[in-house]
Amino acid sequence: MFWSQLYVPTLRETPAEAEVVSHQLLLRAGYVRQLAAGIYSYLPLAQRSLLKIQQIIREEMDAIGGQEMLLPALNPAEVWKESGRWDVMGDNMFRLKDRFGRELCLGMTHEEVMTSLARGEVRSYKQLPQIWYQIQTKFRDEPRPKSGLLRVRQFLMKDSYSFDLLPAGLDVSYEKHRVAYNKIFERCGLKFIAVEAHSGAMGGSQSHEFMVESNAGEDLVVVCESAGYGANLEKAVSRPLAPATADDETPLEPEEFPTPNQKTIAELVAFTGVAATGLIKSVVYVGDEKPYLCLLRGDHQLSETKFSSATGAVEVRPAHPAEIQDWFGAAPGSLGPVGVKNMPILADLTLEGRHNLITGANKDDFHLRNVTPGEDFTATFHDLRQVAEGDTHLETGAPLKIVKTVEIGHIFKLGYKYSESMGLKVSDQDGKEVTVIMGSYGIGVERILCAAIELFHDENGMSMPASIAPFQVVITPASYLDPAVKAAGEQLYKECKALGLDALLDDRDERPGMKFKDAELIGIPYRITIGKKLPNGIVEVQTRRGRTSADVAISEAAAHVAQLIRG
RNA sequence: CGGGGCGUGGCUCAGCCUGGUAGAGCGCCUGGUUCGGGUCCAGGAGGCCGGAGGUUCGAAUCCUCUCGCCCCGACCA
Repeated sequence: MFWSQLYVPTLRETPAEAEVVSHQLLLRAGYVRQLAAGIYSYLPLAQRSLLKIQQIIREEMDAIGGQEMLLPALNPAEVWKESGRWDVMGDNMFRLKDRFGRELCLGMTHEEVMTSLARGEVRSYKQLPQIWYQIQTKFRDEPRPKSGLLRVRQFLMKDSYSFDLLPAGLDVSYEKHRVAYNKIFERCGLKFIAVEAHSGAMGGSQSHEFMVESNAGEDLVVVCESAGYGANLEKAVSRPLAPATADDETPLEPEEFPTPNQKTIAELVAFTGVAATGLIKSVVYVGDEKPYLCLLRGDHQLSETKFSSATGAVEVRPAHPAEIQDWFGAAPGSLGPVGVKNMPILADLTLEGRHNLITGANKDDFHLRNVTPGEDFTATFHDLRQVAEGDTHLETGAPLKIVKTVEIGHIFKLGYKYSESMGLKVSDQDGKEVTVIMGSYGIGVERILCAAIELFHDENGMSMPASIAPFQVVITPASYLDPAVKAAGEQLYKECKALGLDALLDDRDERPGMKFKDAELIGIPYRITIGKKLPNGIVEVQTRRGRTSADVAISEAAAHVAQLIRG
């Protein structure tokens, strides 16, 4: 490709609306333009990069026996009603009606359509297992699109679905995907981690997320490198910090004391002089419209996900202040478990075996001291708390890190959720009908591009991995007016193409400085500069990442770059 | 949906408070100049100031409504 024939509208200044680096650079480097909130047009550079990402995904999916299909993005309501997700998806689903008033939606994922397809086709266990996939546009009416291409309303997803006769088969399909995903993200040049995840509204038993560490990310992940542990914060477990001071274990009766206007844990710590670890935090949550009192150590936070698992509740929310007043006769800030009879009390495991703690008295502006779980109130103990900074690995005690990440892939063991509700069955060896077991597996295509930019950039622009850069090498004749330099550039371009390199020749009549700036901004991993040393048969090969360069004989230059790309 | 910010040429922004002929830099076009890190000089094109309504002799500027975008929160298979 000749640069003069490529539409690359680079911007000298960063557009005002862009906050995160990948968004700023995608705009500045002329990769994308915004049409509306969370809706983007992909210009030639982005499209080239995205096609390369998709090709890598295809190759690795095909390698595990995946079969590419393309399902409709426009879906009838019926299949979504069958699975129950027509209602579950709520406002996140784009809905429309056809001219006859029939309800339709734009697909936000394709479990329903895939299951519907499979139940019409697959009859026998002999046809299993199957792995079906597509790379397709998904639509989600995000409440708040943000961060450029990281959270959008229309995006490309590789989604695949496995169909197996038996759970052991699902394990195999899941493992195949896990391996394939590792290969895909490695080939895309990313640094990533695979972590245990919560399955959320997808349903199912086991799931892993593939995450790239980035400040632009929205997901918090707990990792322990030495123990090889990684989990989404909502799912992670840890060994907590020990209480700041040992409990006084003498048997004492609860004792009320005034705490005027002391509502938060921080205020109580300052007021009483007792460390947060000596307090019981009381949080009232509503699960499926039933109230629960949740108790945590003062320095801990409730994990809604764990609350949901402990209670089995699907719909979870904090109680409203008015409800709390009703149930406790006191306002939040003075709540506690002693004497509570009208709802289940769930206590975090860290409170088991503790003595003489401080908690609310269920009377405004009063707290109780000398409250001992198991003696002064009874509760069931569960893991309810979110992992906190400073916690250590549950088994090894090694330090844990909490990092911000971008999710680029997610794999789920769905189990029978969709096959059951939608009636996907096959005959087994004995001629009996058996419900098929499924998995589903997604990759956010644009997020790979964003993650690569977030991971690899400097003050001069992007520094794309060679495998997914829009071009692998740019040939930059310092002056296109010098006939010898021009001829050498065109010759070198041909040599690069002959070696199979995806090359770009900067044939523009621009000053060298401008060409260098542009090439670095758009992130081409290698640049061959033809200039001053051409009379000696020498050109310069620059590596974008780190901006190191080497003089190379012009006859060797193409091969040299090919060598660098192969690693 | 709650809170905050911003809409003025393609981009970055000034002008608004205190109403009176719409500005700068970059980019774009023409000519010249220069040619290894976003050259320099001269000339030029391009904006009904997001939209609607109101106040006023007169509105980018004041008032009301509305639309859009960004950020924080809620939310997030």
